[in-house]
Amino acid sequence: MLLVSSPQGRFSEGASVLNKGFCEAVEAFGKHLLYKFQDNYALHIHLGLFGRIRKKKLPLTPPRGAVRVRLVGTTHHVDINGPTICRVLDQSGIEALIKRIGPDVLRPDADPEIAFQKIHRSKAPIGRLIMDQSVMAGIGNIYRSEILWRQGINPEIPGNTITWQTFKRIWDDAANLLAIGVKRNAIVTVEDELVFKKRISKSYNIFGQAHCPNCNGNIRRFKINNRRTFVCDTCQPMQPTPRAKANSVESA
DNA sequence: TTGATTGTTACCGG
DNA sequence: TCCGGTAACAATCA
Repeated sequence: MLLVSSPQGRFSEGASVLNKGFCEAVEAFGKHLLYKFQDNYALHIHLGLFGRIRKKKLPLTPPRGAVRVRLVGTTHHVDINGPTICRVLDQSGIEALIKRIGPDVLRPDADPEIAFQKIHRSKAPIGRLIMDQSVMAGIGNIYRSEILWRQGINPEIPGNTITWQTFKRIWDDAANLLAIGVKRNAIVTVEDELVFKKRISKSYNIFGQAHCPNCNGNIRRFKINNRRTFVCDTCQPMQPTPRAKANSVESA
């Protein structure tokens, strides 16, 4: 596989060849992607809010938009548009990256205890903590509101009042939902949609909604981390009951 | 043309 | 040192 980059954001004759060799593996740590090449070098990609990866069959086609990187294989090529991070890391850079990211809910080697210890020591609201990628990795803004609603947990509850049992419900629900999201290439959090596996681009319970699907009460919207957050104060009380909602996802 | 947005980081003040 | 707020940046679409 040939790795070509275009720092100017325009893929043209000015593009430079960074590396020749086979991409041996692609690995994810939270929202960070590592395309691993020979000699322990990796292309580090973070798509941010707008980044996109497009895989196409050869022959090469003109780049669409501002292509930052093009990976060329024997049958396909991959264009990467608009990543927040786009750089080559050596082994020490890779280790530093992994070290600063919290346990990834999708990785079987992740240790949720590490995330819980950070949450347990923090006065910050749980809604902020579960989206802090250095605490735990994987949850984004939509999943934040959806998971906390599904588990009946108010996002404004301070981390240091969250019990291990409550935290574990968040962790397990996140792991289930994200795994389904990967499989279906869509953010799906509505229980019915999880059961009936029809093709769907998105399905939310309270994110962007006006009324709670459970109690039909008004959904309150506010900001955490300057990001939109949705909460049903009836179904997500500040004092969570041991099991406030029966929502749970069967392992897929 | 403007605004909004599935995200992250640097920087600054409390 | 920690925590929270703000700005900057990314690309695309309505």
